[in-house]
Amino acid sequence: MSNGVSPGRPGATSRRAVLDAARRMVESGGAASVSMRKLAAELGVAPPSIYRHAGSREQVLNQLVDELLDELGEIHAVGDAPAERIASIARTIRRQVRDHPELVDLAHELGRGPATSFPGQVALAREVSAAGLSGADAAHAVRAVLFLVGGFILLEGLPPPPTGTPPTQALWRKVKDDGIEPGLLAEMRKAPNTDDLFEFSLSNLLSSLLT
Amino acid sequence: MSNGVSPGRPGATSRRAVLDAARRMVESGGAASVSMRKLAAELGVAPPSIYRHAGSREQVLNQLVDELLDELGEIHAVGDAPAERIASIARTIRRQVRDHPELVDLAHELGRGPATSFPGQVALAREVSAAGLSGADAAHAVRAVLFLVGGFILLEGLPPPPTGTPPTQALWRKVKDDGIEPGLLAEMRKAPNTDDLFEFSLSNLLSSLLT
DNA sequence: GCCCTTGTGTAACAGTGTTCCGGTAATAGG
DNA sequence: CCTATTACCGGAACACTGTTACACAAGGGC
Repeated sequence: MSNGVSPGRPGATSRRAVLDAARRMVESGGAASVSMRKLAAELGVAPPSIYRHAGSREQVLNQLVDELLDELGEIHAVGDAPAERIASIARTIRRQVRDHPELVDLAHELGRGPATSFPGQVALAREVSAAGLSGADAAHAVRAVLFLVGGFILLEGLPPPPTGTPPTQALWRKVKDDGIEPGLLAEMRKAPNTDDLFEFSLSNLLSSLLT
Repeated sequence: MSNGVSPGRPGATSRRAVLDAARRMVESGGAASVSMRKLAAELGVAPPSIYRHAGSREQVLNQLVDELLDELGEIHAVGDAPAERIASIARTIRRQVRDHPELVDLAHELGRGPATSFPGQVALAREVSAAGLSGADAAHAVRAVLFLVGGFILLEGLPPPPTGTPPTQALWRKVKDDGIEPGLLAEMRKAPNTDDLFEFSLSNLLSSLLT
């Protein structure tokens, strides 16, 4: 052929249709529920067609991650004080991935968890610079916040323990108050309010980082 | 039978042999590399025998986790000042799971990541009590430290990104210094020293928590 | 000696990701 | 208008996975 346009049949399947179907499956049943055969069945197509249009399973999921990351939106710091502006970015990162639980599933299965938060890293670096920090200290501050946020994301997003293994709070019920303050013990036996805990941890870390 | 001892053949397989073989496989190739057929082949036995002696794959791995947790050893705080004692526990938790990378693999695949750190939680609660904190504030402090340590463990233990996707530092190379301090930018382009970063994050968090 | 519990292996079922290969249909060139 | 190229598609197969039903062999208790 002279030009590069398609000579053959237009094609019933397309990369878009594959990604849309994969997205629906991920949103409903998690990343593990996406199988090539089920994906093909959803499209009314035989499995090999997917490979022609969107590549292997790993490639399909990676393209889906890229798409979801594009849709995540930009991160803008709000507030006046440096600490508040940094905290607002940390909250936005946490909220963004919290609103898209399928993303953390996907990113984890594909082994590209850290890179997911890259736009947040840049925004964080900007605000840390504006706060007056510089050099290695500033980098440590950026990463300390990132690791804290990452810990919350990964530990919060963890699926609940399978039926049979008790949750952590149940284990605390058997602990004797052997040097542990009773009020603390009572508190550890309840499920934590992760929103409050996040704000608490973040403000404590930041207040020390910025002095 | 009158007593509970085995009436049948002594049996070439045993629960111990299964767990030992599973342990070797996990240590060499990770949790995902443990398949019932390979496990059976390693023991010179047919797959169904494993089910009789050690149960399903999930049960085998859970028993292995229990065994590894028992061997982890107790956690003792060292140091004089409260902050130093708390920090020593955080370091011990991180070091323990760092010395056993197979454990984080296993615990994650089995969905019982948080419960893994339970002995550390208790030790942490004791030292936070000794530091004078009590009630909800103390619980927040314990959990803030736990989430930070958990973030380091999970983010550090993550397998390197698959060939093809660049690491996070490479992404920083394309960032313009748009409001980011040059020294910070240069630092973000290098791989972080996670040991230093852990100490930095921990001491900052603790100094604020204990005032 | 018989029975019965226990251990074992073979085969199978229902899945998974992936690839090979033959057939089909539509378009480009003559 | 006819042919050849070319992309597309689907059935079947390969090599795996966890799990289970079933038949067979071997030892201890009576």
